[in-house]
Amino acid sequence: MCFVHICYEAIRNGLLTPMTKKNIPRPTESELEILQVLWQHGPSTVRLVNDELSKRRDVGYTTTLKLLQLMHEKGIVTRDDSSRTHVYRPALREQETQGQLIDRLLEAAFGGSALKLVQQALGNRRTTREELDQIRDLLDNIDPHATPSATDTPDELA
Amino acid sequence: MCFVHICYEAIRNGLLTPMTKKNIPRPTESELEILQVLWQHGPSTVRLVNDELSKRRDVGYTTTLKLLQLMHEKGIVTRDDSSRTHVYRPALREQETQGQLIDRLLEAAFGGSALKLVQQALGNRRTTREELDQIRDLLDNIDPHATPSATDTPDELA
DNA sequence: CGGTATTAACGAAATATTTCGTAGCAAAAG
DNA sequence: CTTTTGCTACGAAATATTTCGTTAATACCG
Repeated sequence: MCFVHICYEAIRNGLLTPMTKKNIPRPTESELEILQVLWQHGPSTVRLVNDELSKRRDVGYTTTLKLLQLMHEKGIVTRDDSSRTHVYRPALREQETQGQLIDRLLEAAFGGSALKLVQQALGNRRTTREELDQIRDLLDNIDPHATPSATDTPDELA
Repeated sequence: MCFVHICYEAIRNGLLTPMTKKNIPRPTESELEILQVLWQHGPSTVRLVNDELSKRRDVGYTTTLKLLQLMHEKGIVTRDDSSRTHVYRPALREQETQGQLIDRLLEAAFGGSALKLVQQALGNRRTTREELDQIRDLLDNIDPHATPSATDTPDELA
C-alpha cells in the first residue's frame, strides 16, 4: 500500500495530476471564507475582501492580504496585478470547488456514500417545503428513466 | 478582537458550551479516519485500529496510538483502560458527528444552504436509481406532501 | 513639494496537526 | 528466571495554518 499512498499524498498535494482534474490544492477553512466573498462579489481587491470578512469577525488587513497571496501561490485564486491595487478572482467556479469539498467529506466521514450524506443533510435539519420540492425536481431531472449507472451489480435476478 | 469573535473562538475550541450542544471539538481528517474504523468495528484496541489504517496507507503504530491518546484528551473518544491494552470507542454516535461535519461544511462553503449542498451532492455524481428512490422516500417522510413520487413503501413515523 | 494614506511584500511568531523514536513496564515464551 | 514481545506514555520534530508587524513603494491631497 506504500506506493498507492505515496501517489495519494502526491495528488493531494498537487504534485501529480490525476489527468482528468486540475491541480488545485484543497482550500482551508480560512481560504473558503475568502472564496465565499469572491463568489458572492466577483473579482475583488484585498480591501473589499477584508471589509467583508470584518463584518463577520475581527481580522487585520495584512492577514487577508497574506492569505490571498498564499492562495495565489497555490493557484486557488488568480490575480490581475496590472494596476497597483491587485484584483483577485477564484480559479475555480463555485460549483467545482463545492463538488471537491463534498467528495472530500464523502470520503472522510461517510465512507463514500452520497446517500448517507444527503440523508444526514436533510434528516437532522429543518428544510422548507419549498426546498424539498426543489430537491424533488432535481431528482426528477436526474431522470429516473435514463439513469445509466443504476446497475453496477450485474446480478439482476434472473 | 471584538467580543463576538472571542466568543466564537472560545466555542470553537470547546471552552464555552452553546448550551444546546455538547462540548466536542471538531475531528481533524486523521481523526475522522480513525473514527470511521471505530464506527465500523466497534470498540477497538490501538492494534486493531492501526491494522485497519495500514490497509489503506503506511502508518506507524505509535502514530495511531498518539492520535487516539489525543482524541481521548479532546473527548472525541472514550477509553477503557482497566486492562493493559486499552479499548477505545467513539464519544459520539456516527450520525451526530456526521451532522456536525455537514453543519461545518454548510457554513464554510455553501453559505448555509442545505439545498445547494444536496444539489451538489446529487448533481455531479453517479447515483444509482435505488439511491434516488431512497431519497424520495426520505423526502416523503420529512414532508408528507403531495407529489408522492412512487412511494410504495408504506413506512410511517411514530 | 511635503506629508498622509493605501498598498504589496516579507518575515516571523503562534497555533494546530501529523508523525515517529525512545523508554519503561507488563505479559508471554522459552 | 531470562529473553522476547507488546503496550503505553512522553517528547519532539516536521509540516500546515493563521495571524500580524514592519518596510518600502506608490498614489493622493493641500
